[in-house]
Amino acid sequence: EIWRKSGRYELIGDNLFKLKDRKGAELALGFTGEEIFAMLATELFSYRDLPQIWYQMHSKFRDEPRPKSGLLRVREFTMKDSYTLDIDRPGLDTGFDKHRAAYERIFARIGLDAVAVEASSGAMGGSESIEFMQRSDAGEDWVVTCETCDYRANVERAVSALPLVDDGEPESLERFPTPGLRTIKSLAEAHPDLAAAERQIKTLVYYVSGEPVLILLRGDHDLQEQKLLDATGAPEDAVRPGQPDEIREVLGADPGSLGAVGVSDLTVFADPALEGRFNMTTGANEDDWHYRGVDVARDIKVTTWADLRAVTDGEICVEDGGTLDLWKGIEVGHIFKLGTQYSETFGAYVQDEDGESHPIIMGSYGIGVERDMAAVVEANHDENGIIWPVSVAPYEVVITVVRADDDATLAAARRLYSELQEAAVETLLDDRIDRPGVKFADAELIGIPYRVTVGPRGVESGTVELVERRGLVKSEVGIDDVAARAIEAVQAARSAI
RNA sequence: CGGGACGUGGCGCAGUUUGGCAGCGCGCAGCGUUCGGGACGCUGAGGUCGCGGGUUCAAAUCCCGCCGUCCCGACCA
Repeated sequence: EIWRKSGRYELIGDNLFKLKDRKGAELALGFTGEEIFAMLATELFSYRDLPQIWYQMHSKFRDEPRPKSGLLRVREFTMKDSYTLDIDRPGLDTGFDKHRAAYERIFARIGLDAVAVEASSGAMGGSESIEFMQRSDAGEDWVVTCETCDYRANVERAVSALPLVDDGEPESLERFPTPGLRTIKSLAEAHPDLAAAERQIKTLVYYVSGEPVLILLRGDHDLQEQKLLDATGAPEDAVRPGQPDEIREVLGADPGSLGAVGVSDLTVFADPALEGRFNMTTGANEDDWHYRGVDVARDIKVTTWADLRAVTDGEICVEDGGTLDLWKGIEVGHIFKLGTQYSETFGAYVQDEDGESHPIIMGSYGIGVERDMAAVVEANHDENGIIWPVSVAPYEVVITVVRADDDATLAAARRLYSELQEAAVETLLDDRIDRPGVKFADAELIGIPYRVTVGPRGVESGTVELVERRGLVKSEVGIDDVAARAIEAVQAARSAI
């Protein structure tokens, strides 16, 4: 019921995890907590109660179409989510900035170098959002960053500058035959003088909430679907490309000969890269025919201008003219300025000092715990396995006993184990009776940050080996000093950031 | 939903094309040697070949149906 009330039952679509109980009542598992926290916030009545920051670590459920990549994308996960409640925009900004700073610190502490990027708010709604992205080939998002300034954005939102295209002299609109030329590339190759890709208009047919619309892009550009979603405000599963037979019905031609010249009965979205352009080429809505000399302003009836194109690697930064770098990242956190949409629908209002009622201004802030753990591993490993940062290591030190069947050696190892435990250093004692190579390899695979190797040879000479997992840096240490050395190293790492 | 692959001892796989004793590596058990970077020898245990039906003298193998898993696309913390 609450999901219907907020409108997200439809907006989220099939990703909302729905079930029916024995009475046939519809239930939905928690997707996120905006609705619930807005409901809880109805218990607040006075501006004196604000600001508030509420948080939880809790299971979230999403009926993902395709869970994959280990822990990166699953249908049940733990989210650290928090919500800010404020009386005014500056309060929201403060809470938002606090979260941004706190989250950046969290990511640094757990061994990530996540960068904050502008993002699309998607089904969360609200005015502004920032994603934290960890660079990784295992990632599922594309991000652009400027090499020379601090412009950073998800491709779902990223913009870039384009060099001007020389359209030559304006000419009149003219149909011309283009037999067999059904792709931008083939048309450009057949008519290099007038139909280079950047001088063509690409026409796509999409269905938005069941209605066909046209999408116009420059010939060498690709559609960024999230931008279309944002431009239309439609739920994500209400937007899809048209099927070939639908396209023929709508425009009278097959893909490859489509255009918007003379189309007046359809909504036409056009990308700003086409604004003011003339002397262009586009399909004539009859197979094997195109128009040339197209003047966008004169010949095409554009309903809505909207940034729709996907930015590509190496384009020009709109901020400082620098070069944009396109890379893959894991979304390790996402924070939103929600505004008042949830408080208004759920009735969370407070009175100000003049007795006037105002909807609470909300923000929401999420970190995916298991996904972040996976990202930490992606960012901290080598050919031998995981390298856990001390801050998140399941154990901080592993004592590898060489010859665990030797009494004196085992006794020395156990003494060391107790010493470390007493100093609150989480320690693993590997006293399995196995070959040393096996135990070294296991310790490295599971990534314990420090290893102390205790063996009969060393016990006799009064030394052990202390190995740092990162870089496998080894040092000989006196058996009486090693506990202090290890404790010092662990404590230094814990308080490093 | 669209496209593709796979299901055989605990794990990873071969065998399926062309039907004919169910195999290999790792792991496991016993004995011996070895022992500070993933040891070796000998002996041994362990399998309804995903499920159901069919064809055949004979099915892991061919046919039909079902179930499950994984991968590639649209989605998100």
